[in-house]
Amino acid sequence: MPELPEVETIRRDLEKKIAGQKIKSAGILATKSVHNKSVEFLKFLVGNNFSHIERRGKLLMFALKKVGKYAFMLVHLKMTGQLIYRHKKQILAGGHSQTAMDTTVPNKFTRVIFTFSDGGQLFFNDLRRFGYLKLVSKEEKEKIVKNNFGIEPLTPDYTLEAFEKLFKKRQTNVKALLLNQKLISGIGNIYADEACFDARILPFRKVSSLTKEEIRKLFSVIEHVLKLSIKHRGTTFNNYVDSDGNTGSHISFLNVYGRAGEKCKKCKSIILKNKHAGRGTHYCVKCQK
DNA sequence: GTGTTTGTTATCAA
DNA sequence: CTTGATAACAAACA
Repeated sequence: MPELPEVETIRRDLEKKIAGQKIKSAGILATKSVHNKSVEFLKFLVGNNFSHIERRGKLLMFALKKVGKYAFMLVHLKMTGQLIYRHKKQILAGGHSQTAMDTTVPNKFTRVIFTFSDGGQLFFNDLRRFGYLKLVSKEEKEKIVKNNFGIEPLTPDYTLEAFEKLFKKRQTNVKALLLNQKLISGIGNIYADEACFDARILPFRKVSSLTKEEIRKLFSVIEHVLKLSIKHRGTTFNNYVDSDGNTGSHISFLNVYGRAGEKCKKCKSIILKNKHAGRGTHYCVKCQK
């Protein structure tokens, strides 16, 4: 479940490793994972290189050095996608890994492989095959960004004024608002629940019931929890690993997510879990109002 | 065999 | 057109 902090961790690390490296060869092991025709995808990328990597919400956008029909390779990890990089000497005889957390690559969940001129390799693994790689033109990329993403946290876009606007004339609940990428991007189930706990707000409250002060608090804790998680290199709950195949350590800082039935770290009440906005939702009924 | 896990989209309704 | 709620998707695990 890579969300903003996990995807940003991958972006930062991977950019250092592959920027400017010539793509010597590439292979598609699962055509479903590539949203272009295989031959065209491979033809356009081999001999090209990634100049830098951008991110919007949970979407990675690899900028291509040689621009033609296409200018970017979009990568969405969805629930179980991984991008693992290995230097030449790290590459072992793989292919026998039977679990998604065994980061020997390639393994049975490897869907796409890039090999660079220096011998390094990038592996796109995806157990559930929800994720994808897609070549798009500059215009398509801009259209996708414009149409699908709301306020981006950790950028100058993220202002209290813009955030407050989201709460005006809306009938939905707080959890659904936070998960809606078209309103605010990058937050998934883990950080939605954590942000609500940190702001002491029950996630199923109608957004219209929040006071100005509660909105302000939510605004500030979102920024805080995302930054803190990036510092911890993300949350590994199930499947997430960074581009070295290592887990993130933020899980031990989670207050509610994944802690149903356990004691609240603040007040010792039992953390509850119910379904809201179609997702498992964790909260402390004593700390959150 | 059943229920659960989630990011996103499709679909339907108001 | 906008908003919102829900199902669907995939695959593994308890």
